[in-house]
Amino acid sequence: MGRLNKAERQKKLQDKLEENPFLIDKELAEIFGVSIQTIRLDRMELGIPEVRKRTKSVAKQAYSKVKSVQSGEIIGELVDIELDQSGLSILEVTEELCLEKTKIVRGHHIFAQANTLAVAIIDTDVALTGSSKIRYNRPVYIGERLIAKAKVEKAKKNKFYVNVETKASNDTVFTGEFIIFSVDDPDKEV
Amino acid sequence: MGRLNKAERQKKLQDKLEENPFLIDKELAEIFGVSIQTIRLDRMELGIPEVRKRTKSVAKQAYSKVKSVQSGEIIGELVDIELDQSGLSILEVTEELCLEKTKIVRGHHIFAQANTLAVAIIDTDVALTGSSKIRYNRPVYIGERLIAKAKVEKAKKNKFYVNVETKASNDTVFTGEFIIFSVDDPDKEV
DNA sequence: CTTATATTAAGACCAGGTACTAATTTTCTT
DNA sequence: AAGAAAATTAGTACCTGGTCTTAATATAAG
Repeated sequence: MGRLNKAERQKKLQDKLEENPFLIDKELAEIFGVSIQTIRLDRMELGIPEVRKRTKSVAKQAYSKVKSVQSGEIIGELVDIELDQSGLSILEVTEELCLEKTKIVRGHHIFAQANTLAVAIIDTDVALTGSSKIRYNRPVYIGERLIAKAKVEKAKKNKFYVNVETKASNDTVFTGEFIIFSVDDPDKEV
Repeated sequence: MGRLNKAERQKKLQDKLEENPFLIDKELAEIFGVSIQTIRLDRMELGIPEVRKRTKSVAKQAYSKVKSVQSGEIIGELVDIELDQSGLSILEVTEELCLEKTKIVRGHHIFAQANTLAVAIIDTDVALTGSSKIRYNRPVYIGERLIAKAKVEKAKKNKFYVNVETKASNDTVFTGEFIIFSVDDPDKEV
């Protein structure tokens, strides 16, 4: 890397650390062919913390993100549920849910919200989606808020017919008819 | 926390660190009412590294996990694609994809794999799912390998009819008919 | 040539450890 | 109860990857 001036170096330094936050000052110094002190001055001026703080912050952020994917936060917040009858779920559209370039939400996230909601309103330990018929009406963009409303239309024994309608900015963007089977937990004595 | 014996303490130490890997030895010592040295001996015996290494490993793992969620790895690995014709995607079922108690994969993950595959085989910058008809045949359990096969049935202008069949252990567990719209990137000059 | 800016150096200090030695306390066994 | 074994605590030297401060150079600009 040919010797750069301060402004260029600091710009590249930021890029470099964004791409790999685990680099220590010594490594950065070698990359840019300057002394450790210079790197430290650069970090100061740019307000970039030391490697251990960067690592910790990555860990904490990513940790909670992964947890949120697992716990289902990323597939909508259940704001209102009447078991075996109806439910409401809200999902804020953030970058993570989008195709990179387009700012358009990936279809399966809209589906996931609806599916999760449909399953959640069925009052049983395990609810399985049997089949569903779905339709997307228009793309949903980053920053919109997806509001999914679910209603149980019919219920036959352990078979529930749930309709979900998802709106964004007052438009219906998704509709789905889910058939859900309730399977009571065999471990649980009745 | 009443004074525990070594075995109990070490057990709880592991739990504690699993739940919060960012605790330093001093904090652990206070939690268990023992000296720092004891905590360090415990960590040694249990093969638990120091807080900075733990943090880094959490950061790296979670980092790649988050990236994989975003990049689509978690919704299946595309192993073979013939653009505008067919494709194959493999998804190993891990705990993250399951309902906690049951070891059954959540429906929307199976859908996500199929949806992603269907979109991927369409040769365009942006492909949007218009609608789909899907069916789940049996639950899928942790440890199984989901193999999704997609085939373009019809193609009319920017409208593609894609069928996806997903198998696990030789059973067809999911079928879906997707209608996908291709939308060429307006930024891209033709 | 002189001044301002940028870079490098040097030293004291810090957190959160490792690695090792040794003393002290508790528990078990005979 | 005495002695051995196991568990706990203490203390010291050293490590990494820094911070914070002071000071000496190098380079560029007026």
